[in-house]
This record gives sequence, structure tokens and C-alpha cells, in this order.
Amino acid sequence: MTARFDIAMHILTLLASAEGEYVQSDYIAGSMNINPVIVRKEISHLRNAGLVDTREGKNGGSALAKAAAKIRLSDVYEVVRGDSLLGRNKNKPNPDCAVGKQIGKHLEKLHADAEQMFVQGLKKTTLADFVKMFG
Amino acid sequence: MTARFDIAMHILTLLASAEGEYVQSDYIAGSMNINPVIVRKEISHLRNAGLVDTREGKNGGSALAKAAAKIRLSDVYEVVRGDSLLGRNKNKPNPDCAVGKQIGKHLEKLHADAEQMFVQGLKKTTLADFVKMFG
DNA sequence: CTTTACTGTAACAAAAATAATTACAGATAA
DNA sequence: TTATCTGTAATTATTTTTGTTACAGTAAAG
Repeated sequence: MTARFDIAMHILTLLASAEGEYVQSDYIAGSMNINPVIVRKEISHLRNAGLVDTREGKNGGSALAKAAAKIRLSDVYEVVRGDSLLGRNKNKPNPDCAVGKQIGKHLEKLHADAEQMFVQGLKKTTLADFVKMFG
Repeated sequence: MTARFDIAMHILTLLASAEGEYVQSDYIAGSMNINPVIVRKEISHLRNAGLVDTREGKNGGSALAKAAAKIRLSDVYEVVRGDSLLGRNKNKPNPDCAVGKQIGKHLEKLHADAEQMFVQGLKKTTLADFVKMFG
């Protein structure tokens, strides 16, 4: 995967710490040393998923759209999810080979099963749990 | 991740199907429609992990180094494992920010915990189980 | 021996994915 | 009505991944 999960978590952690205050993308970008546009893009995804609320215009910014205890890490994962955890499967195996012919669907199932277990694990932790770790 | 897990699985499935016969990298590459050098590279990793045995020279090729039932999918995953499942974490957050300062280590732990669960899941399936799915 | 048919691997090139930047439109508080 | 925000498209730069070429090393078979 990309760095998106970590970026999203960083954003959400800052919002959780701000306790309702609307935080600006420039501030967030400064905390992570990345470009504000990347922050806004990720916020846009988080917003589409109903995790954050944004105010435009002067004194604008973002805040959590619901309690940190209601945001599961699996929710975050879903937002940034890209390729399958076990790899990008765009192979075109040889259909004349008995194995090549059907391995695609078996690998797909394997990917799906493995990912589901993974997501189950992430469901157990909330943003609030994560933020609690900060001293 | 990359396509390496699927490539490794494809290789191992072919070897398992060959039941001890030594299979050549060109044949394997043909089954997957990829370059033989990539196959040899992956075989090299699988060999280092003790999963396959290779013979050089004429009539050479590779075979499983142990029974398919003794090869867990987690073993395969370990071989191809690259970045953490939740992303490549090479961020250098702002140390002047209370959150930025410590989020790195907390994310690392999160990555590690999540991955461990994932690997636990993969441990339950062996190459033999996977190959059984092929009709 | 010598030829032939393999594997191993380094070095390089191409392609794809990701991240960063620029530029500007739209929103809203003051 | 200006100053300060966000949204987003378009572009470029960077990094990662994949593929290729080239050639050395190994061993079977004649």
C-alpha cells in the first residue's frame, strides 16, 4: 500500500486531539511535513466516508464528524484501501496451462479471505483507543 | 504490495503439481506470461527460504524442497514481504508537534500488531490446501 | 573434451504508481 | 470587499516495480 493509511491516521489523530476545534489543512500538513494539497485530498476521502466534517472559507478547517470512539480503524482502512493486501493481481496467465487457467480465481479468493481476517482485526480498535496511547 | 506473492504462489503451485519432477523456469514463465528472469529471481528467494530446491545445468529446474503440506502460506508471505501491510512508513513528522513527535512509534506498533494477526491467518492454510482447490 | 541446455545475477531500461506542486476557482468570516 | 480558507484539476517529479539484456557458471550427454 501507499502511505495513505498513516496520513489518514495522522489527520484523524490531530482532529481527535483538537476536541471539536476546526483544524486547518496547513497546520496538519505542517505536523506531517507534507504538502497541504495531499492533506486536503485525504480529508476529502475521509469526509466522503462520513468521518470528518469540513468548513470552507475563512477560519475554516476540519473536525471529526463523530466521536473518536465510534471510528474503527477498519473504517479508516476502507477509506484508503487500494490494491489487495497480497498484491496487485493483474496477471494474465497462460490459459493453455491447467494451472494458469484457474489460478486467478483461486488467488482472488485467497486475497479476499486474508483481507477479511485482517479487517476483522482492525475493527477491534477505535481511533479513541489509538489516541489514548499518546501521553 | 507488489505482484510477488501471486508469482510465488504460481511457481509453488506448478512445482506441487509436478510432483517431484524438476520444472524449468522457462516453462513456469510461460504459464504466467512473464519474463523467465523474474521467475528465477523469485525462485532464488524461495530457495533461500528453504522452500524449493534447484538443479543447475542441463536438465535443470526446480522442485519443492519439502511436502506441500509442510509449506504454510505464511511462509510464502514472509518470503515476499516488503513494506508493512498498512503502508510504507518513511514519514518524518514535525518533532515540534506533540502528535507528530510520537505518532511514528504508535503507527509502527499498529502496523506490527495488524500484520501479526494477518500472518496468523495465513498460517492456517498450506500449499497443499491451496493446490487441492484445482480441479 | 566439447557442445548444448539449463540457472544465476548484475546492470540497465521501461513502465507504472505515488507524491508533490502549481494554479486558480469557490466559500465565508470579518 | 478583502483576507483567509478549502476544493480540485492539471502537471511534473520522484520512487517503485517490472522487464530486458547480457553474460558467466554448471552439469548432462554425446
